[in-house]
Amino acid sequence: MKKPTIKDIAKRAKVGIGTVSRVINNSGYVSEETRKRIEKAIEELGYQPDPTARGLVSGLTGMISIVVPMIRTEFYDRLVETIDDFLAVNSYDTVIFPLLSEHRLQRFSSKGAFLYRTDGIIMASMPIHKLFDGGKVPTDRPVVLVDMYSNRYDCVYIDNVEIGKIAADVLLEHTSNLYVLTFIEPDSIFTSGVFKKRVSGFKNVLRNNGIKLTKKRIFHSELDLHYAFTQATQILKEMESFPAGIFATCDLFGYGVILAAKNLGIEVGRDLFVIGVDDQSWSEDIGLTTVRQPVEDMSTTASEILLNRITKGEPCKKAKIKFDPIIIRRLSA
Amino acid sequence: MKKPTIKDIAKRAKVGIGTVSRVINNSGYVSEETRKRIEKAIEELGYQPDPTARGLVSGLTGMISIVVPMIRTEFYDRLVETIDDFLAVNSYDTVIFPLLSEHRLQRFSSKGAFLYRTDGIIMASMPIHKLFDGGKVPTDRPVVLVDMYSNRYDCVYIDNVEIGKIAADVLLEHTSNLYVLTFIEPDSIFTSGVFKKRVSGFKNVLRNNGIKLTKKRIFHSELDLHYAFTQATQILKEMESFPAGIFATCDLFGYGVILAAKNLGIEVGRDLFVIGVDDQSWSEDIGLTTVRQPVEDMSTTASEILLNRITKGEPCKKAKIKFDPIIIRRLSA
DNA sequence: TAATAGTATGGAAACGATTCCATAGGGAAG
DNA sequence: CTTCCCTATGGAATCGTTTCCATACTATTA
Repeated sequence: MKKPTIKDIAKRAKVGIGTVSRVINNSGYVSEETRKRIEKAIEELGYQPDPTARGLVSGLTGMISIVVPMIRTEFYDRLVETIDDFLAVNSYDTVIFPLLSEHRLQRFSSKGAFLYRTDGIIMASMPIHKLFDGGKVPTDRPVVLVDMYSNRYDCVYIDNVEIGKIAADVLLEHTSNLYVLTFIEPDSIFTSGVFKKRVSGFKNVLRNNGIKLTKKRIFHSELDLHYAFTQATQILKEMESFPAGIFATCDLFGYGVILAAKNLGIEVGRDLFVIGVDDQSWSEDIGLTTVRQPVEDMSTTASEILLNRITKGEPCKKAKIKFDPIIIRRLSA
Repeated sequence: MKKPTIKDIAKRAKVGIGTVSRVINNSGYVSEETRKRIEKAIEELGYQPDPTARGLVSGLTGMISIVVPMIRTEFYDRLVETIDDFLAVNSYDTVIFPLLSEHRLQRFSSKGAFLYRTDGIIMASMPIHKLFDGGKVPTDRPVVLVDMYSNRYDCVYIDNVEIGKIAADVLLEHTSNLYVLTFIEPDSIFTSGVFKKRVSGFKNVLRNNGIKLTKKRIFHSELDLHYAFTQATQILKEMESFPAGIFATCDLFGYGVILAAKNLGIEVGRDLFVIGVDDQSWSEDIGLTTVRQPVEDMSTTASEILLNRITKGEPCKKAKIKFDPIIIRRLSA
């Protein structure tokens, strides 16, 4: 038995298809009596309008794409979940496109790509000027950027330089004997430069305070707790004096530092001050002071902007919304 | 200027729409000359067939859903990437549905849910008998299960009891002084029971060897390196004698054990033997012996089965394909 | 009473493809 | 020369909706 169509409903309720459509979409005039009869028929046959047919008429799909560089970090997990929840409330379905690896990029470069079949696109952390010809996403649909600045598109972002500045301010309250543990992003088209920016903001503040951060005080790690732990141990062993402070450019590194300190019997919060970035779910447990990015707020705002673009068209100029990072003070600094 | 349709192409190439359709789909008879003219028109107008309209006629979408409980673990990352790549080769687009949290489940329970709009569904690690009324996924589309057994659906799985057995066999080569570090899954509808099964397989082998694993030798941790490290330290401190072996029911816990051992100056591979489960990307670096699940093979097989169902209909009986876990020997055991 | 406005309904047209049937020319076979 | 098959093409019908126009009834107003 095939799925019932609007005609089946019309026949069963002894009305025209127009009337049924009016009931389904709650538009136009329908008498109470007729509405009841139609609703009953819909119920009985278990009718559900075919979204494909709807899409053909309206040109809309009721779907929105989220493009993220990867899916296995907490940052993107929170981002996706927030957007998904927000859009679900507005009866949109969310489709996630993780880039994952570079070879997948080609699928995003054609105008016909599946990604662009949706009513709108949210792109997170994507350096679009590097990824697309002429810095233009190949679609006419509205595009909103999260965690990335652009003067061409609506965007919602935070300034990573600012994050470094805040970290420096906090650590300077304790000591001017400072170190950095950061990550060197491999130079690919995905490179967003966030780590560099965080460090540069940090350096700026130090310079303004007459402190020079020598290269010897900047350490590097891979994005892996094991490496971070090893590198942190290295830093701690080379330290000339205490108290000291370490700016870990992400919480994972901060975790590594704390583990290494514990391992060497150095007391965090007295001899050693550490500050991370991100505020991961476990950061509180380990007492890590951190600079938090308001992911949820950014995500919600981006979703709102996108919905406006979709429903209201393109009247006003592109939004550029900057969010401020928030310092979360805990034991470590 | 609006998107060109098949009629625009027909007009420009001075042919009928039927001929254009034949060229696009490479079906039926078209003279070489006409084909060239049509292809030129398509090129010039940048025409691309509207998938919505196609879908209306064919009833197909060219999309396949993957449902995963979460997206931030390496296991699901690998699973999704493998399936996505495989299906892309077969010109299907993949749509990812992360369940993420329980409140989202309701979106999966209605037959009209977006998830079921696709040509087929792959569900990973979902205990469908608990999640859906009558243990039936509310759709008529083909469904294939990965990492979960079911007698109702095609499924591709591994036996987690087997994993525990293998771990026991390997550790027993070194010592019969054994411990377990595992996770207690919170009792929700998502509970898959994999950890329990792994431990039970482990216990079975010990019992057959006349060894009783007392409750005192089973430790629990949260799915977090920090907890694992703490718990592992606890185990190591309580140990009565060496050498000893620890079955960590996931690599993360194995990592915690190795870190704790290093921290206490216990030599892994001589005084302490550790075996994990999963073979994460970093497991090799830390020298962790582990039981690997053939995620990539399972994913590919599941995709193949699904494509067969979609194209060939439902003639044969449901596939039940069991994969074997593989022991990866490294330094730690 | 006639004109007007509001309410209620039916169904053709449109959306953009695929599929199928009708038609026609050309060459081979009888 | 006729018949038949193969190649080639055009376009109506179809998929399941929404939208819009035509129509009709009822109640209100002039």
